[in-house]
Amino acid sequence: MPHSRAETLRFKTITVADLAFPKREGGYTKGHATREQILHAALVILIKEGYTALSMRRVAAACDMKLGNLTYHFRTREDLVRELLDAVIRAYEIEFEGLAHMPGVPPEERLAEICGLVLEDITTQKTTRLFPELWALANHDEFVFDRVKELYARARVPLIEIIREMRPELSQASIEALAVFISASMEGMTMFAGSDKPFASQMPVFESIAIQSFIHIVRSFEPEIGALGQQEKAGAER
Amino acid sequence: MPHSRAETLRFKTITVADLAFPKREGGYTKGHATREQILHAALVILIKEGYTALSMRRVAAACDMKLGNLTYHFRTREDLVRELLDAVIRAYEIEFEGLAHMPGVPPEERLAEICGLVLEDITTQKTTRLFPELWALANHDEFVFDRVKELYARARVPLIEIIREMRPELSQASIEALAVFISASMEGMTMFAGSDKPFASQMPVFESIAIQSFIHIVRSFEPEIGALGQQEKAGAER
DNA sequence: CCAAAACTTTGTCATGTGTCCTAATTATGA
DNA sequence: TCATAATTAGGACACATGACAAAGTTTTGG
Repeated sequence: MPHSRAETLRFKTITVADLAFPKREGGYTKGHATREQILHAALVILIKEGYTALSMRRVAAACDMKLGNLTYHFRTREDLVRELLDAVIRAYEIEFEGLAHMPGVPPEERLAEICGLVLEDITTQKTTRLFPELWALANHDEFVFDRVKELYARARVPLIEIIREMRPELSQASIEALAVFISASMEGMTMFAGSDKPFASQMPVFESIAIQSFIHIVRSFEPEIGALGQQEKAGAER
Repeated sequence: MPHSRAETLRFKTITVADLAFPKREGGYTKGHATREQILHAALVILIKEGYTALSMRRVAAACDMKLGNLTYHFRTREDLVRELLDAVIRAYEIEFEGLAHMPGVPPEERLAEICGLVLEDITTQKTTRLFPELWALANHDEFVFDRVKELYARARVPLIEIIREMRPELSQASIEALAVFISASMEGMTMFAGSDKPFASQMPVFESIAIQSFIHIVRSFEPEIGALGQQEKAGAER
């Protein structure tokens, strides 16, 4: 019953901090405070009303602040958006950093634990609303594309460790492919079981399905010969 | 080897028509033609430059047309966007309509076939770019939310048929949950293996993983007692 | 305490946007 | 063919937006 055991393991409920601010050089403390206030207000607008509503004037108004002051802290709207997305993505990266370091716990349970945390996070309004915006922006903005790519690369690290522990004989390419598939499967739940989505109430069922499914595919996956990574058993070629 | 067999089965390559126009009443044929031209240009802008760039003037310019003419055919921008999204979603619905009617073919192979078609469609630029926009819009626009929900409901129909054939003893709730999970897993690949995405070249591997994984989870899934759908074996209660 | 630096306000500018209106032009059917 | 409806062009309006400049006000460190 790996699921119920995972339930007991979930000691640290993941609550991704809204924003992680990079350390800044000069300036008064008040300046730093207003910068954070601005970014927080911008995040709320992005989540509640969407990217289109994220205008300089709207952010300024949400901060009870004049437009000129906002442009003093963020010269252009692009600056604001970039720093906002960087800070919010950084917050997720930090959360996933010390995630799966659970020595002594069998890999299946660590995998179940990670899936539980990720899927629980997906049910939050912040994640449900923010990530589709990121995915859409990534299609037309190279900065967002790279930043999201980096985020998912970090999110795969614990998955890759677990998969390698379960299947040490697999090639790195196969392990990565499995990690990408697992990660993608969970991200896909956003549109179906995220906050206020049609199947939001059934996330526990999806979690159960996902964990059963992921554990089995990792245990049983056999790369097809000739399918991309033919260096599976050894590097006989070249 | 269900995969290679599925390859041979893939006789009809899915190429979702760009737009499916609802039948219109009066008007000259020229009017209909320009309406379609407008919607097609708007779709290209949405895909290539994103929702923000989808302005009335830009669409008019892309059609070599004056703004006044555009507003004659679509009085407001909201009208244009709604008809565009409706037409493009309708095109997907039509494509998935007569999809899995392959009598005599075992359900595993039909499932593999569907997964192959969906994942192949995800690799197209149109789908890769359009759907994240839809997901983002659905978070703030009830019309898009309902329309997308309807689309996915239709996309689940063939999956549900196949799953019920494989597991007739399962409750409708469990069958639906499995279908949602499978659908969500595939949609999630959009951000990772879609057009121009980091793992686009490895979609065949993901397809193999997905099919193996889905077939197994359908074959082996056992609902947890007390987990939402306790009417599994019969409706003893009430 | 008090200059200097940081912060905030106020006002302005050019541009892009959606919507509307009226006059030309074109296509259709009786 | 030709009057009528449908389509297109052209222009205008009010408004929102991002960016900027030049003053005030506040905070800080010496």
